[in-house]
Amino acid sequence: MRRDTRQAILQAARELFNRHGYDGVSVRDIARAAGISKGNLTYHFSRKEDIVAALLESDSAPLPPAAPGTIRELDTMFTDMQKTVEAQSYFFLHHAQLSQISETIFHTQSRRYRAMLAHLQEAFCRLRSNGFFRPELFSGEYDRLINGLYMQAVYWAPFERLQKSVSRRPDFRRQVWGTLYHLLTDKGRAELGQILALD
Amino acid sequence: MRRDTRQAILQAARELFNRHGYDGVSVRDIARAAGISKGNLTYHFSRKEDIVAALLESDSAPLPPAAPGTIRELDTMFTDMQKTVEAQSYFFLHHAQLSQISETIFHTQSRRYRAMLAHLQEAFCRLRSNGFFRPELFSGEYDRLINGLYMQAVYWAPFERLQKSVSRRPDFRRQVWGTLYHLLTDKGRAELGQILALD
DNA sequence: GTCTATAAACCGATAGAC
DNA sequence: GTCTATCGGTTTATAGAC
Repeated sequence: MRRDTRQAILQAARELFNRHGYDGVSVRDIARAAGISKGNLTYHFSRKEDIVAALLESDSAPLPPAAPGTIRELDTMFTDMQKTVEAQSYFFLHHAQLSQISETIFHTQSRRYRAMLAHLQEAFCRLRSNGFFRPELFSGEYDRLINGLYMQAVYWAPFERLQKSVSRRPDFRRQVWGTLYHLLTDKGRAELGQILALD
Repeated sequence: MRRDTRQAILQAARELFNRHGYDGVSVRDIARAAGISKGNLTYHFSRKEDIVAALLESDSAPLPPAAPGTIRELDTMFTDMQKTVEAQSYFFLHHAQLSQISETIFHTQSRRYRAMLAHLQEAFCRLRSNGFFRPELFSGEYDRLINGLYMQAVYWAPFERLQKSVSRRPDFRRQVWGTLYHLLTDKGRAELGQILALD
């Protein structure tokens, strides 16, 4: 009857994997959260790893065709990255765990990571030629920066949790723009000032 | 007879946890790696979480009393941070997993993290007043930077693994100095040039 | 201190009724 | 499609011999 049983399973699995990781969640847990029996879940996904594989497939949306070319577009992209990482933290935070399940999963992670890096590289290339960011001080400077950016996007949330007893409330956008500020041209700084003043 | 059974257990546990994480290692695995029976291990640590708690205690050495004040000392500190993270990756990489075991473990992590951050803050304060790094462009600029530095120190190794199919060999020291370069004064750049030329 | 043996619970996967 | 029942294996933790 319910054609959406499969979707209910995937949604329940995503939420549980996000919170407890692949090993921390049993097939029984997923069935209970989806409101179905374990036998029924097995009917849809015969093996546990089939669940996470289907989850990866449904969550691997292609990146937008054009990389950001303005400060505002880059700011939006940071927000989107942050949302994606939090909504699919099973994928980003537990990637060491996932890659040990199967080789296919590791390659999916690796492919997604390289696509994101290429996207960011194109973005900063455009932003430089549009006069928002200054030229490189040395060859590969922006590549270093992009590596650091990606790590902050992925690991900021758990890092934030680790320092939660610190009084000052951390914020991803402030963090990442704080590390980028020195690279902005006067034109870039003016536009960023406008954006940050709005919220 | 053997007074070092406890140490053998901790060492075996550290290595296995580093490789497979807390959930990925059973008490039987640890006993086998330590060359003793499971019952004997239970005699020394009645519960599995007691093992990781004892491991945390034995690995939580206090930081050196004085923070780095020269470029060379900072470079050495980066190398040491990297070594510590790799030797105790069970602690750094699986902290989300560990903090769900017990509240005590989470607080140990949080305390260690804050101690490291304070150490880095003192270091960059000294390095600025010694004329190796430029003053802040805005209040909190170096705090942002230190957050990013810490994340790179912790997550660089698994990140490196994720991009292993990329041709260029990544390197933590180059990565971190690449992100710091623009903050160095001429004096700082001269000293860094000397250090990097040596190896 | 170290061991073997085992209890009690949970795991993923399967079989078969409806 | 959905369910209950169960198999074979593994887990942590305990009991007791030496």
